[in-house]
Amino acid sequence: MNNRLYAEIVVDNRHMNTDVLYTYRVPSELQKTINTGYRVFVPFGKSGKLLEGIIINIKDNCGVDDNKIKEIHDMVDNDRVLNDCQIKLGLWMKKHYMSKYLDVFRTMIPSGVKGKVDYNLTLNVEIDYTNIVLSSKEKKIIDYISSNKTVKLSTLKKELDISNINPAITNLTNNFFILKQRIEKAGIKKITEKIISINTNTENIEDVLSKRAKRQIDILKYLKTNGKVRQSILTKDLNVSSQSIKALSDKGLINIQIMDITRNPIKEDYQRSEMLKLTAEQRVCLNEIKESISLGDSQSRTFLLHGVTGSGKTEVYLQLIDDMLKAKKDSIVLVPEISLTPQTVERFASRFGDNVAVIHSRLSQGEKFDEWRKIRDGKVKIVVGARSAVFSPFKNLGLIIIDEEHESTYKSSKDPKYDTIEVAKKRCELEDAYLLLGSATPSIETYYKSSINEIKLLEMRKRANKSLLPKVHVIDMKRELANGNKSFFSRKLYDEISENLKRKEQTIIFMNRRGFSTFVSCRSCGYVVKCDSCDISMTYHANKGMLMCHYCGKAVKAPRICPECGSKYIKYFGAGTQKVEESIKKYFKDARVIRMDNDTTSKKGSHEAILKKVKNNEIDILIGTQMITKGLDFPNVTLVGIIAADMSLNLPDFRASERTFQLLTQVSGRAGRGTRKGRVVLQTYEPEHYAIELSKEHDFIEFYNNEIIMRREFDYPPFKNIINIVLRGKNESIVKTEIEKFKQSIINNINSKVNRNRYQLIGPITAPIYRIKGYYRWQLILKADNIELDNIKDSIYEEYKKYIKYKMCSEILFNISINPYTIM
DNA sequence: AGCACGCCGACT
DNA sequence: GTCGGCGTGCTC
Repeated sequence: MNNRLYAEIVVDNRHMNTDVLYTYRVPSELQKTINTGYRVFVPFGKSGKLLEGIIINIKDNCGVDDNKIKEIHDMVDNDRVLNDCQIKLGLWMKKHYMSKYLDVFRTMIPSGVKGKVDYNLTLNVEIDYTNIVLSSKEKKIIDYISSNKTVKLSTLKKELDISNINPAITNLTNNFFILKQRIEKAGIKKITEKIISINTNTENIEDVLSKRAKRQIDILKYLKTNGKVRQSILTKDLNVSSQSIKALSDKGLINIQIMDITRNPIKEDYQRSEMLKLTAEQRVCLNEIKESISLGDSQSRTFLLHGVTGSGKTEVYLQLIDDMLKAKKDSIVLVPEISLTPQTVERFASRFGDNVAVIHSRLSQGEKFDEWRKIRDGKVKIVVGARSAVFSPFKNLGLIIIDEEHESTYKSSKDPKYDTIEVAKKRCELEDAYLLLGSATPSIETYYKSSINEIKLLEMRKRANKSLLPKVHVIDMKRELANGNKSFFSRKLYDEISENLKRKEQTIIFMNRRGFSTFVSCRSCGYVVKCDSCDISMTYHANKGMLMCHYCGKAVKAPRICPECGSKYIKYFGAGTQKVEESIKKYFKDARVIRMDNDTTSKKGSHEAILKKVKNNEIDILIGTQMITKGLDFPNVTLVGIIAADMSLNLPDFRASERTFQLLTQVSGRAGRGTRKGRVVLQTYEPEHYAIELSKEHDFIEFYNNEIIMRREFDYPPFKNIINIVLRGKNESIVKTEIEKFKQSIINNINSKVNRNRYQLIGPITAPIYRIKGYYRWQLILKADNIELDNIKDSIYEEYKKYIKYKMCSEILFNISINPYTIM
């Protein structure tokens, strides 16, 4: 008797109640081929409707009541979509980020690789419909089909909108009144092309063809000298039609092969670049990493390369990847989405050519699919990509590099809300690979880990081309106001811009828009209202005239006069890039000015076009937001002006200082990258704030030392984990009562597992962005150390599942995240 | 979520 | 009587 096989399957049904592995019997004809990571069609639910599923586990005992079990219907495709390591990683992610199986595995597979099962319905021509008795539902169905000839089952259901329609359809198909045929999945198509080759040894081509077949003779001659050719190239080169080719093929004089071709998003043929000579610092760092890797040191798998802007981190990456290639290992390079420009890709493609695949959100589905296949099938060894490229299905991974590791894009805001660094670390553990994080301004969490030797720290303090870091002038805008200057620009910045225009050097004006508007500050003394128990700026609620703390819920009345200096210039903040552009144009009439922000770059390619103009010196002054902070390397930019440097300092978020410091350091780094020394004019209302003062000195370490004290004091990461639970709904009183109930239920659950002083639960309080699209948002904030974190997460997830099950509540939506980048 | 089942009122 | 509306609970 042959053993029965069972498969545990994630079914494509994205609901909390179906977020379990379902067991199916493997039919005997599939037992040989089937494996984990394959997609299959399975009957699901009472109707036995076919759904897509992914096999997660295979076992030979069933473990479930055997007569409940159904059989796998069919395989979806011939290749695995997930390998074993990915499945392991996914299972870890599900637990770690409290997300659904389906969400986790779907993020690993390119979006084009999924589709719903559907059917074509037609009438049976052999039936005389006038003679049969039909129910009213059945009649409607028949009428609809007959007026449309063929109808997709899904469109029929949508168009007719008859409740409980399925029994009627089943009845009709069982009696062959209508015919049902499954549609092959209309997913991403592979592109194929015909490859033409010659199939005759004749010396004299003219002998085998009529003299009138001039085109055909041309083709054969061409093939004789060029060998195998793509049909598209052949028709273009010789200007012949496919008719001539067909004629030749009919005569048996040529062969036509169909070949799969893959789309290639790396359009340009880059000139090959050679390895650069390393500076002493680069060499030390590179060697240290290489040494750990060659020792197979599994204790220190993670490195932090902390190098100032322009210190040449990329060259270290390139040479490490080269080493990996020599060892026949694959490498993944992760870059923030906005830095994934053609210039970035070029740096890798010019060194490693065809070995590089690129993955980012602007690729078409087809391109993404093809890049993914290239990786899975081992056709490339290097991937350069945004966040999700961490899941690249390499089989022999050696190295993951995360550049600009402090960037917020590495935290996913969609389910699963994963942290790319954590996922990469886990993946390296599972696949015996190494992780390299790089940044000029590492995140506090990462740097802390290096201070306790969880991560190996490597430092580069000098710029690779020996240019100096720019000189930063901090301008106190309070004093400017006191001196009667009410404009955006300080005297100093105005003078420096004029100077730069005279010298024909370029200027970047950076407008810090992050954290616009909602905090209250005094323009006379710089005082910002903060919560005294959270050290977080309070948020202004215009409708109530109140200031609120979104960490603890405390509310105070908005002051009319500044409690610090008594001035009446206390109000909330606001300005925009257009305003800045207008006044620049007013003051500097002859300057060539361009603005780069969300408004001016929404069109595809406009981003590149603007940068090109700057590069070609067609622009004197570039005004921009966050967008211009990263990676721009223009040697003729010698001046950077920063308007409202402290705006992001006052976000209601414990990472506000960190973000501001990072931002200022990155922007300043744009100045003076060529031979001339750069200048930065940094305008602020809080010149004494440590994030401002220390960015002036380019002193990350001192900033860290300040910041880490605050983090410890107020129980923020890296000392405590934060779990943020946001409930939202259209009816605020329901949201309020439900979040209170939910709070009680998680407290009860947690306390049954964990000592109640091991965690801290704050709330319910309103979220900083209190209302989005008509949804009122309330939140709970839970702080816990690592020791009981897993237990606490389990409790929350259990209660969440229970809540969804029993409440049938479509009125309340949940959002749960672990250590989010921001709590808004 | 989807879907079927089952219990009720409305209507041929 | 039966058709269709909506509440309830399950899905390997």
